[in-house]
Amino acid sequence: MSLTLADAIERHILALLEESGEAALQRVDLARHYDCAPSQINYVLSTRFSPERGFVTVSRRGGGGYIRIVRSVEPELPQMAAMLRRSQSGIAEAGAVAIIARCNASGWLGEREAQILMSMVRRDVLDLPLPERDLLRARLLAAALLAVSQGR
Amino acid sequence: MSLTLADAIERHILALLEESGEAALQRVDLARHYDCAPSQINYVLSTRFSPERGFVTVSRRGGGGYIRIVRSVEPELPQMAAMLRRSQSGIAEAGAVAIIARCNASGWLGEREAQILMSMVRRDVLDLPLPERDLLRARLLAAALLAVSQGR
DNA sequence: TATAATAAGGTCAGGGAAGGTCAAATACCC
DNA sequence: GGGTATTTGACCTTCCCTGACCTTATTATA
Repeated sequence: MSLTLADAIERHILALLEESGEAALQRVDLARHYDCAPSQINYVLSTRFSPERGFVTVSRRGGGGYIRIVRSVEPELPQMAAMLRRSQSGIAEAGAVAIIARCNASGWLGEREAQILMSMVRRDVLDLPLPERDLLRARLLAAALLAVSQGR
Repeated sequence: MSLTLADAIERHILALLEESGEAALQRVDLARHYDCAPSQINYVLSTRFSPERGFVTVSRRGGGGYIRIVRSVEPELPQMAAMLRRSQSGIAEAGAVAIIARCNASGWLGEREAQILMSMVRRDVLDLPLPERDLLRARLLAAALLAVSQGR
């Protein structure tokens, strides 16, 4: 309902990715197809196909330019957990959300699991003064990722 | 008999829910229809369609924004979450483990989800002095259960 | 071989379109 | 009269979309 232009373009690109594992496109063509400004394509790419969401995009300008989008390689869970545990300054909420989303995108975490974790690392849930809060968040996330990686 | 505006809007939304199992609306439209301030809709949502009352609402801002209301699949979970949040003394590790196990047994939490939560509420992960540790554990568990109840 | 023209894609600020929050005012009910 | 419930309005945050301007690559031309 009330599909926005951005949503439509997102689906378009996702469909291309399903088909062949990669989406190759010309920015102007896609923009013309949806009758919008070319920069709209960039908006969709940066909001929906960011590295945090598990995508990598490469492009070239000039004559014969193009944009290519592929899914990025899965992160290694135990390594991420180890990194989090070593981190001296912990991790901010935005960073945690990015990691969780990333793990979800690559199949390590289910939709529900990701949803649960996101709700738990929130600022207002942890509710501690700042050096400790980020540290705690890192410990929590590390524990969760470790549990996931061992649970199979 | 005094049917307040809030009551009327509540019935309106309930009727939508009866019809199709979900109420999807635009806040401004509904407000215009009842000739009231848009924030009145939020008032109705927070007083009559809260998680404790067994409803889940999701919304999006910006162009193409919307509000969607559905009945919660597990009305018990928000109750437990509310209980935990109200608890003045928090919850000990053993208590949390018991709750998680029970949720797992009743099918509200999957095996993996239970494992993850257990690993997160551990004493050595939370690592805080004692009044705060139990309080934090309660907040974490409450957040998790609420997230589950809003599962998608 | 420089240089100019052309053909891409990139960036960023800004306007508009939603919904969210909160405190103050008002109305209702003992 | 006091307490609770309702209602509003001012202000905020998020999301979408565009247009002006910039950078880079290729191609044509002097």
